[in-house]
Amino acid sequence: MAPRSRRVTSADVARDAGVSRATVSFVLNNTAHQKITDATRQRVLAAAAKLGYAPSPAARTLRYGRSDVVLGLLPDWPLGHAVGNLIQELTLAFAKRNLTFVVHSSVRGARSLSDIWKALTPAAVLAFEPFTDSDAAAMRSAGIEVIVALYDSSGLGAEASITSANAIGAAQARHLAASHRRLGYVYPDDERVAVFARPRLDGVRSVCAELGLPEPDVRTIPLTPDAAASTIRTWLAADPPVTGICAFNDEFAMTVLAGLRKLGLEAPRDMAVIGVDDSPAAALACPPLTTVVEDLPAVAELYADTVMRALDGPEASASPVEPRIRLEVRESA
Amino acid sequence: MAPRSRRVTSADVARDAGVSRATVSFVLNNTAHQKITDATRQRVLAAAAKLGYAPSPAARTLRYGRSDVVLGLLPDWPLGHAVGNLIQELTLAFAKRNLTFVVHSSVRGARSLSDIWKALTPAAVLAFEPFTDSDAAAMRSAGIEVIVALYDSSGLGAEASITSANAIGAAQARHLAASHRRLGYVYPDDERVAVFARPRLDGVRSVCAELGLPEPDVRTIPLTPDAAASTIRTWLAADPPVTGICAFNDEFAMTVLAGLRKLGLEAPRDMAVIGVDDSPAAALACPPLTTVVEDLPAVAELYADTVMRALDGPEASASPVEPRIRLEVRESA
DNA sequence: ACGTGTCGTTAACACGTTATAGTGAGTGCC
DNA sequence: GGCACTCACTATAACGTGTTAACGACACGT
Repeated sequence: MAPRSRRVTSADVARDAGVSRATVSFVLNNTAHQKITDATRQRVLAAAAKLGYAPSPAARTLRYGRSDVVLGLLPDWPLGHAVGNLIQELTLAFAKRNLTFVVHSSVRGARSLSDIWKALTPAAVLAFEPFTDSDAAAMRSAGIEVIVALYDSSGLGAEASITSANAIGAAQARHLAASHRRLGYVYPDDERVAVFARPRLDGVRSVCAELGLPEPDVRTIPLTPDAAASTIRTWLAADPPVTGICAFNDEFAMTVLAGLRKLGLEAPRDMAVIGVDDSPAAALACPPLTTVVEDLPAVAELYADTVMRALDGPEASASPVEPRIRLEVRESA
Repeated sequence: MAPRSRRVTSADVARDAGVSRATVSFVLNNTAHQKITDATRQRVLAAAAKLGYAPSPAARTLRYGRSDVVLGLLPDWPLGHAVGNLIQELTLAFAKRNLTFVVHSSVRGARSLSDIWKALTPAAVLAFEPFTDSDAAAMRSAGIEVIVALYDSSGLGAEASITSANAIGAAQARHLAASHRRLGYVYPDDERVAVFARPRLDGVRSVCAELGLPEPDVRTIPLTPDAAASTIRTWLAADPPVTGICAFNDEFAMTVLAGLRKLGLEAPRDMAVIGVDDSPAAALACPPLTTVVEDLPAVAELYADTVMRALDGPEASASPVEPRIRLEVRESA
């Protein structure tokens, strides 16, 4: 246990190598227009390695006025499998671009938003929900270059939003419409996920209109089999009966499956159900759940590119790439 | 769109308020032993608010030599519901202590470990897996004060490890032992989660020994119903048959349930299954899954306290608090 | 010998903050 | 008036980095 190990600075390396701090900096950063003798270069490199020198990111950030950190702001709703995967893909995508992606969960009751980015000096902030105007203004005046709100209806994230979220609902509806004349939608009972839920529902709606089907029957239910059962009864009693169900995600889809079992019914014979996310549990449900899954690596690349463009300069405009949607067809629909 | 908005510094505030930079600092930090006239204090506050001043965290960190950021290093295995919750609880726990908890997913192929903490100057690093000696040494020489490896078998995290992880397996075994004479264990097929799996299995083993039951029958299976089915056949054919199954987590437990369905068998009549995590899908499985769930807020508090103690000074020793384990009894066992 | 370059290196500054030492004005005391 | 002392504030030194301008040494051409 080192008592309170002092930091190794570039001055230490310089002293050890018998050169000045500037020379150390030139060597370690490979400054282009600076000639350094091979002998001293090796001496500096050896000293740095010996002492285990690592430049202070704080000093570096202070000097450059910008760090290479991209801060991802997670909303406070429960983080499932999908978000976990997206985080990993984003980390990978930003790493490819020499940026460090870091995530903060903005759970309610924790530090205020300003405290968070005040503690980090990120180069960019990436969020799932739109910022308030004052927050956005504050960030800009704090020198944070980019503010991208995913799934926001305005600003940089807009094009990304429309493509992916609507397409998910659309894919659900198209698959069900092949064999069902009336569709239902399970809307989440947590208003906080509306940023995702609304566009997905819109996708279902527009496909119904396009194919000449009646409006989808939208119900908001909690994650309990009993609630699902009573909703299912209503659906089947309608005229014409609602037999194809698009769920907001796999959890709500599995709730419908549980409701069906409770009523002694069976999917897809009595009612077809389709989810979103392809969570690990989806393949293990009974019956195995048909689900829609986004190409997360592609989505991550899209966001990373958007951030890079904004960092390099505001003049380059976005080139919206349609993220690919895949249908994992199992037995429930 | 501001072209490239310059940062607002304390010098700007000072100029606007007609005082020196030092005075601004005194006012904004409420320096105790410094008397400031109420008039000037208000003037400074007003100027800061007007200009939207936010101190530069980089400069602050450089000055203090330590930031208020705690970096959580996530392993590269798939992040499920449990990890998501733990992150939220940790964020909350650290926020209570005026620390900013931030997470980086160390996905394979991304930046190397050194690049990550080099980019952040965290006050402490919290990881699920033990560090290599060279990494640990490098961090210390970079001035990072605390390095806590959760679930590590040595060092600061040790006491936390034993308590929680072993207790989970023990709780599973105790519940099953009430009505089953021979237990089986579903070990994950992903070696990366061994840090969790091993202690849990140890908990099951020690309870079996304590109660005079034979050694648990450990099997490693992938997350496919077919694999589970063939393992189930072997278990039931054994003499005496293995009828109580502890699974590494809910997903593996649900795989066993799926295997049972495939064989036309039923839980808990033919075989009892118990999982870990109480993921949302557990309550929706058929039959609803009995599962062990940790008191995540308590665990988060424990870790936060450990970090705080290490930050305040290395002399204070740990006071291990046994995190509470709860059994969510449903129908599968 | 003397300007003219090039080469390798270094002194010095700036980034924005906090803390320590100090400064000038005012006040009380003898 | 001189001294001590508080008061409200300011000048300045770090923290560790990257970079610009300068500088000595040396070679070269005339």
